Amino acid sequence: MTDILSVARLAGVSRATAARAFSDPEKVRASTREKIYAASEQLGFRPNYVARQLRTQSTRIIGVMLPTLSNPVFSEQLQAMENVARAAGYALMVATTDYDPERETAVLENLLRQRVDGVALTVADAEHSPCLQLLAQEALPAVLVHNPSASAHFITVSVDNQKAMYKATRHLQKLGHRRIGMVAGPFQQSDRAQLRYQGYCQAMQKAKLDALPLIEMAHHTRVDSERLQPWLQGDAALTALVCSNDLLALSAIGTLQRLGYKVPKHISVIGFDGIALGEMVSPALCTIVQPQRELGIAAMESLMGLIAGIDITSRRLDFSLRKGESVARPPLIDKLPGNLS
Amino acid sequence: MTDILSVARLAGVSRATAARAFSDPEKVRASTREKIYAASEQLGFRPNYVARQLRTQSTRIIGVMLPTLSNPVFSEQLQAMENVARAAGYALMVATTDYDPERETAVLENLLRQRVDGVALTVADAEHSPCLQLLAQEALPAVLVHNPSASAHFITVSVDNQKAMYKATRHLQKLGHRRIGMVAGPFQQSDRAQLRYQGYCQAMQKAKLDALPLIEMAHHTRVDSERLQPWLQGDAALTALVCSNDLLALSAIGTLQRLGYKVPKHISVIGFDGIALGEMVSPALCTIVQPQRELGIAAMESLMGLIAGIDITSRRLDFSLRKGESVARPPLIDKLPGNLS
DNA sequence: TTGTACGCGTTATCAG
DNA sequence: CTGATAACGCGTACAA
Repeated sequence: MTDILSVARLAGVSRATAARAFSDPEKVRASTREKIYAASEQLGFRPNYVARQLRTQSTRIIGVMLPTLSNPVFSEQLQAMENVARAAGYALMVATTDYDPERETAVLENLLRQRVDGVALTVADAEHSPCLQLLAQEALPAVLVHNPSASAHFITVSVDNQKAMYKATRHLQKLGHRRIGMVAGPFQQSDRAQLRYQGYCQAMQKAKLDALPLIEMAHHTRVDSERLQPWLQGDAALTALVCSNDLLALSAIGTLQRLGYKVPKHISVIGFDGIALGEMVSPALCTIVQPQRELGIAAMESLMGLIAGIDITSRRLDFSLRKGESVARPPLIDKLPGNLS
Repeated sequence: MTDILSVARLAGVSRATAARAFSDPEKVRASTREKIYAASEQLGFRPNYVARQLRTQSTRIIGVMLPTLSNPVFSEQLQAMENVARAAGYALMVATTDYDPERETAVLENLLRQRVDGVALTVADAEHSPCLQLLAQEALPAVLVHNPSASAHFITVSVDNQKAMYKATRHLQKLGHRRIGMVAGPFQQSDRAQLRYQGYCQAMQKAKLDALPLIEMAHHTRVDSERLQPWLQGDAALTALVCSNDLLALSAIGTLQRLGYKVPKHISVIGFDGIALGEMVSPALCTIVQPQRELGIAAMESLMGLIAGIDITSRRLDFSLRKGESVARPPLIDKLPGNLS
């Protein structure tokens, strides 16, 4: 591939002038600029960003680290981030971790070696993440997405997971549900799942109900029929399920229907995230809606602010409860508990 | 950030030796190697990939260009690609185009400037893609994913879209359906949608039935109720719908149910892609299953082969029909047409 | 406005 | 086994 020197020669100018024509066009007379562009065209010259990056000590690349792209929450967020990054002239380097702390550090290390200008990342568990300790030692602009801002060192963009799940659970209680269970994926792995469980517990306590142990699935996004069934039988059968994410909730609804339960007639199901698909299926999923695209946009804008040296603070975005069609009053005449506000 | 020269100085060796200790450890005596590692540790040295890239003329970065990440088909594929790339020591630079040809060329141009070692891309329409013309002029290793290999210049990894949709439509016909419609997103944009429509037409013709005009939606993944309704009424009301992708199919099912139609009792729906969610919902989606992860894996492996200089040919992967629960015999006593094999 | 000259951090080629 | 040195392609003081 031709380099800028050949272009300069063909245009009959010095290397410096040719370089300027690309990096700082104002600084060169229009007529010579045209000659340079023509020569460049003719030779099929294309600026070498690697060389530029080395010289300017800035890559205009942003590193993005995510648990997985198989969950629409993250791929939507990535899509939003990509849009604003590209519009601002940044490229994205993307890597996934599958909630594995070791992979998190490996990925981050790689991003650092690539000399990305900043990173936007979602870690499995911000409290015990070796990767964040690594990051804390570096001066690299960074924004955590989704993770609670427990570690006050980092800029975070998130919603209040605990409060959101509290609200979801209260919603069920107000409809008369008393035996409400929560299902989640591998629990210890995700700090968000933990916060959501706390929100659930808090709501149960508020209503003077027993917070049940978490119904833990092997997979983050799929319900195992066998693990669910015990909770559906007998006197203490659940009348409602809160799920730690929408994919789990949709999977739960499908599983329940296949087991012969009608949703929401026999059992109510509520999700968390607000993925687009939840609205399209029937029954439409009742869920906590996180502003996924806004999260991505806000994260990218904060990050670009940091890179520009602007003072940035953590942001907490609003969530909402979408009613959908997967929730109704409990089936049996379940006398309302005294203590509902 | 410290560079390798400082490490060398601290270790009391030359820059060359220090560099060797990292790139080719065998070539340096164990004792001095240890001194170098110690110095490196102490200074917090981290290899600068940008400099390495400039020197070696190889970035070990692969560019990935996709229409969107909002469709699980692409995000799953990306996830698979990321896994194999990372395992092989490649990083991924990702950009989306939203089916816009101009954005396609802009994105590709940027990837070229970044000097990626290869690209894996899915374009909206391979036949009329300025971006592919651009690519054809470069010597860059490239693999097209999903796109038909019409342009024989390129290595392609795909399934036979036409044949797949033919099979889906025949499946409906064999169950007794005669009035079958096909719904798709913005049609001209996607070469795959066009091939799928051809498959549908071919199947209708084979059964001596009228191929109906495409029912075109404004969005690639969402059904507009108003555009659908005219096809559901009167004597010629459709008894089955084939959809150009799964999101559209799920959306169609939701819409139909909300309009009071039962799926599959009143109307059958069949999708295309085989996204995971299709299996989880109820009724489970009947669909053509593309091996999404395999597509991603095969594409990446082919690309890495190309980069390594190995001879690679296009690959066509197998699809299958998943029966699901969203398809049944047509509701009315619809006399079977004579001509079903 | 244009040209000269240096450096960004590595790796590769040669000698020693 | 180790060291000196020249690239890689570009941006930018500084001088003209």
